[in-house]
Amino acid sequence: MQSGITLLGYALLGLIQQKPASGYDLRKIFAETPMGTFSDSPGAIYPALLRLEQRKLIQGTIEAGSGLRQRKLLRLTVAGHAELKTWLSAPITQDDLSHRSNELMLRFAFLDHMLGEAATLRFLRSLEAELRIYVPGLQAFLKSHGPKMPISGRLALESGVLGYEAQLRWASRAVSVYEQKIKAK
Amino acid sequence: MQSGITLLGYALLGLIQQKPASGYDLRKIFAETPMGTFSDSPGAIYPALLRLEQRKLIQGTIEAGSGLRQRKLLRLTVAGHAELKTWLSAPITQDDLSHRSNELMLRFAFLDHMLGEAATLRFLRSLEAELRIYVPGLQAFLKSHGPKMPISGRLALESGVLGYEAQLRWASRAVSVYEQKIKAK
DNA sequence: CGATACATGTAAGAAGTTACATGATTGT
DNA sequence: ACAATCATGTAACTTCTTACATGTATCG
Repeated sequence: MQSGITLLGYALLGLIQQKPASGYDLRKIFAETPMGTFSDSPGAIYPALLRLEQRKLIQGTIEAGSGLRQRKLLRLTVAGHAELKTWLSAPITQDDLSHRSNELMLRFAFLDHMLGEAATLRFLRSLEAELRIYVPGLQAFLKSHGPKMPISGRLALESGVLGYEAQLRWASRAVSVYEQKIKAK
Repeated sequence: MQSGITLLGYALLGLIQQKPASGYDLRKIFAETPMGTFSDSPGAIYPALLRLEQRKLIQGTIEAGSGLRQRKLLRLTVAGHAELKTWLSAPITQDDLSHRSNELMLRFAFLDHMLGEAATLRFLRSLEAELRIYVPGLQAFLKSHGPKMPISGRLALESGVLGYEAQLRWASRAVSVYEQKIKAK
């Protein structure tokens, strides 16, 4: 993360971009949806929002609302938009696959709304291509190291491989969904 | 983690239990195997080992070896064994499934060697049972919220659901592998 | 009137990241 | 001689966790 923004930061940025929100709104999203394994604790979210505000990636305006307690509605700044776009546009690496697959899915979830269908399709094709390199590597590791591993270790590894295989099938299907969508126009 | 031991700590404990090892050995395991998404940085591992040693869960003996630089071989203490066993024996919760599935797989990988096949089978059956509750919940969420979600958000969620479905199929198969193993005796 | 949901934050401490420091041994 | 591998650690910084603090509005 050479930009100095954590994954939580990008998650917040992406959600705010989809729809301006308060810290409380964002907390609820993390608490109530099965997506993302982000913390819903105020001790993580409010400081993260403060950092984004200090970097001028988001800006809060206090809603003079319906008499409720003050509520700060957060919006992306121009710089925030740019930062999010840069993050979404980064090429997919093997290292992303092995260590940051949740980050990849988070990027995907925001891509369509932010950069459009063509960019999303490019992302999915690239993801599929990288998985087609990565998965056989895992399978080969399993084949060569498996026999000398204890059975439970081998099974645990197999579980991981099956997960990536499922992701590959998903990516292929998602590619065709987007191809259809684009062709339909 | 009310025991005050992090997941990295348990990973180290489990690996040391399988085979006494040095910090360097452990680093290499994290760096070279696709299992576990643990840091291979000395700045994470050595302090973690120090904490385990301070809690008297592991004990290091300097190997008067082949002339190489001093190498501290780490072994579990009796208390370390007990701690690992407690961790491995904890019941599986829905929260484990949604927020700590990597911890569950790590536990599984160590279970057989530490507690034997019968305990491993119990774990797998429990995992399968919890997944049979969890997966339909995810599917229901997808069905009810999916239609009002943007396509990419829905697909991202589907990817997660597919991953859990794959894990459920894996768990069922692993159960039968262990049933066979036990019956064969 | 009490519980719950709304709403935003802070403080202390634990743990991880990155980068640096140190030094021995082995192979070329 | 030099690079790579073995081997263990520390320091500064960032971030997250847990727990606390504070206060309003609504519902039964």
